[in-house]
Amino acid sequence: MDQSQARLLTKAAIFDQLSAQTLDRLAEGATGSVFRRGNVVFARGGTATGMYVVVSGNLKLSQVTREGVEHVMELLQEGDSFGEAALLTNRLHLVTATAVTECKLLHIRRQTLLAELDHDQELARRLIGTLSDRLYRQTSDMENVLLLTATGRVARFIFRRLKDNGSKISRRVALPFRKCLIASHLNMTPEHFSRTLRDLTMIGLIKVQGGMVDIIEVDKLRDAAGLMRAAEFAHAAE
Amino acid sequence: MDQSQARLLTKAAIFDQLSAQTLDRLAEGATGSVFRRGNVVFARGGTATGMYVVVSGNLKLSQVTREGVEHVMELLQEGDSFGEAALLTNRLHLVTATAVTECKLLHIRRQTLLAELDHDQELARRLIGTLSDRLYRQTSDMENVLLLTATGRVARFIFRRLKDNGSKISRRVALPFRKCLIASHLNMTPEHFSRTLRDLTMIGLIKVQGGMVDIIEVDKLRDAAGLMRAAEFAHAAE
DNA sequence: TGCCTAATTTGATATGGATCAAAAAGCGCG
DNA sequence: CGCGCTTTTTGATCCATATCAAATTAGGCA
Repeated sequence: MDQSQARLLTKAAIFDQLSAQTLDRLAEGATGSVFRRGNVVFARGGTATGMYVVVSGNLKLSQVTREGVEHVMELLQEGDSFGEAALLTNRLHLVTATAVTECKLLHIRRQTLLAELDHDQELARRLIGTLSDRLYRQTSDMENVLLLTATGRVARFIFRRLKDNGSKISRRVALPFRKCLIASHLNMTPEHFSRTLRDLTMIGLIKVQGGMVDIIEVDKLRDAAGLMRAAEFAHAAE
Repeated sequence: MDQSQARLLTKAAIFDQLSAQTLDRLAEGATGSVFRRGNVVFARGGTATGMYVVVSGNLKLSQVTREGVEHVMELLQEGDSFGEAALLTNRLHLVTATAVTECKLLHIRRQTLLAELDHDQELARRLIGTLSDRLYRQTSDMENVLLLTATGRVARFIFRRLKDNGSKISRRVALPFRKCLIASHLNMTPEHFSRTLRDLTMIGLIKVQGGMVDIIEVDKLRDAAGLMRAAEFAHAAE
């Protein structure tokens, strides 16, 4: 069982390509578990007991106001990891993690991770890299929410998917989550998201069929996303 | 010179209490410099050459849309450090760092930091801690912007200042930056910020004199800030 | 000390996006 | 393959906050 868990760990970028010994030791302190749609993995305000790796399925990290308005901070897929920040600062969870489809997770206990961190320099470097990445990405998310209009956020979301897929050929991307989740993540209502998609279709930038989006005018979409051209700002488009 | 620089480094939480040797080696790869109000330390899109420690003065980290709208992501004071994320992910700066008052900075070269990271386990741990902290705080900022109304954001801003000062006695806090900078950081126009401050004054929660704010009704202010009580959620109020 | 410019406040108006209500489309499942 | 629940779309209205314009106040410095 540990054997296979060690292999599962490498799904996450953070643990990929670490030494077999390190992986084994981490796997020993890891527990696999399954959550069904709607199950809460941890809740805002709870103590952080460890970090998680998504083996399969989708989850959301979200916050809810006292009035009951929910905002999806992050949408997670296979290979993502989460829960590190609260773990390492030894503070309470700021977000609630909920399964949005059935999903399998690995939980790595706080102690296991901290101990291993002292053993393995490379793991420390990896963790530093992961945290920096997340910070960088979150800054970029912040930028989206604050500086772009709703249309821009939607356009950018679609555009990013196109790049992530590495599909230089295909101009079709799949929306990886239910639309209302994406809407919340983009800080807008489902209604507004729907209308925005319709508007982008009407001006001929995209075509939508269910959860599939065909990009008709890549350049114009990039424009709508407010992204600078490669020449201006090579990497930052992310 | 290096001697004094090593001492200056300890201003930053991230370097505080490290071994003298580590500090000396870091100081060797560090350069002090002075910026006048309005000077740009680094610009969005630029390559990250190292990280910075604020020895004195104030700076802002901001982003600007193509239309020229600026948003202040972060306001920095003595003892803060910045520039780590882009440095460690080896990507381009997402934000522009600008001096808002005359300020003294220490710049630690990329190579120096990376090399020292391999030497000193404790530094690695510290860096992990700092990054996690920043991530945690940024999540909290995100929450402010997304979940709170303008009044709530202002109330929370004032409330945080009160706690940071550790002033259990005094109910007076100083706004540490120009109001228009704070407004932008809270994602609102200067006009709206001004009106909000006036509204909070009118309902008797605070009193404003220039850059000074007296808090009249602490509990009601906390309420307006949308913060949960200690019993409900101890640490997360931050 | 008083001038000049930058910062803040006040007032009037405009708007992006939210909200509420209801119809239409998907979809799991017996 | 059709029933019932969930998700998405469409339509009508409303509100928080932005924008524009102008008056007032504060600060740096000659």
